[in-house]
Amino acid sequence: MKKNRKELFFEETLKLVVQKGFKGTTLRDIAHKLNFEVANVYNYIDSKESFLEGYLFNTLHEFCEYLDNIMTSSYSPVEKLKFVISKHVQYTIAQPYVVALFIYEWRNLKEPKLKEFEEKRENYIATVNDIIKAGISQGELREMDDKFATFMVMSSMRWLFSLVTNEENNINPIEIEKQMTDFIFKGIGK
Amino acid sequence: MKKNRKELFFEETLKLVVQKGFKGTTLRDIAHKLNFEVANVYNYIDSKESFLEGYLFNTLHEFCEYLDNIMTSSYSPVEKLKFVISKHVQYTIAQPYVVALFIYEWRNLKEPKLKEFEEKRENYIATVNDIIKAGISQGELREMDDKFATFMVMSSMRWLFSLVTNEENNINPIEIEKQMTDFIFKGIGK
DNA sequence: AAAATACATATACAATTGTTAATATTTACA
DNA sequence: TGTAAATATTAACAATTGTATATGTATTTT
Repeated sequence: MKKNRKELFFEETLKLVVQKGFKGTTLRDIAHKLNFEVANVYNYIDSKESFLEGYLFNTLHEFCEYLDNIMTSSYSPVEKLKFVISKHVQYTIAQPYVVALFIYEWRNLKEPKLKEFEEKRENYIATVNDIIKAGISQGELREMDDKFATFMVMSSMRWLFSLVTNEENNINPIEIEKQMTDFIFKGIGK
Repeated sequence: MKKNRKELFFEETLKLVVQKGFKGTTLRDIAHKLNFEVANVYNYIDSKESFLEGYLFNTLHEFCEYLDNIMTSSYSPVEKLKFVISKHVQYTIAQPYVVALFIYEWRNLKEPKLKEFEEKRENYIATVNDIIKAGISQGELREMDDKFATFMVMSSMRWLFSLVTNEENNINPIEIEKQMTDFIFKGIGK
């Protein structure tokens, strides 16, 4: 499969932006990395902002759609939660730089896109909260504050990208998913 | 206790930088928020960079010193880990915006400060890893990959600041610490 | 009251930023 | 081969950036 210039542009730019931050990456940085002149950047993107929007909303939509499918299934709360965790882990391992962008750079969106992003993400978390609340009330999860539990579950999964971007080691997605699930459900205690 | 202009400057600037990002906050933004002209900013700080350095290294040093004291104590691994968690929770609740700066903006440090920061932080994590490794080998913690366990424990604690900055509710530090400890040691399962 | 400190302003500058316009060259395909 | 599409260049722009200088006015301390 030949990798054309456009794919290369997006890959390299994504890495650069993750490394130096959105505001910290200039179009000239990007041009330099790809060995061409500044103006050429506009053969690939309409604006710096649109580059960010593209990745952020694609990712968000993919997660939301997947969660929708989980919610309209007949699985139990714990089973649903395991699907959510699986999705996060698998997506993060497949696209760690996109996730890094998602975590670190969403604040650079401009209105009204910023608000749209925040609302959709808030909606996603609220739905995960619904799963956890159901899990507690049905006795599948231990008694605890459901909002805090949701917050902790999301927090746990958020940083996984840095394990993938930093680690030279081979990553086994199946094993990472197992470890992640074990941690969230059983913790590290005995 | 009267709050002088300098304290006010640092408080407001910190909030602004956390909200808009370090690169996204201009000196003119800061001046505008404090109702004075740009040049006046230099009555409080030597440079934009030094503002960041100050907070970041103060925080890092405080955590490192505390961890040193834990390490030279005779507590068991699990007890040590509980002190680490307690420190993170208490500091985060007391200074959520400083923690947010710590998490989000360290990349804006310039060399050689950037490298110094990364090394010290890496060192901190390595020491926490030592605690967890000891905990596992002494049978206080369940059998698992110690590096991944460390990664997960740190990840869990990292985002707590956003709970404090976003929540209008009253935060009970004692209760949050209990919930955090329970999550890390027992997870959310039954 | 005088002196020192804290807090403010106006003005300027060189560098860097994202973006645009006009145009040239290479590559792929009918 | 010829034509369209992809990829490149050079040059310029208006705006914004962090920072510097020189100076003025309150406020506090002596």
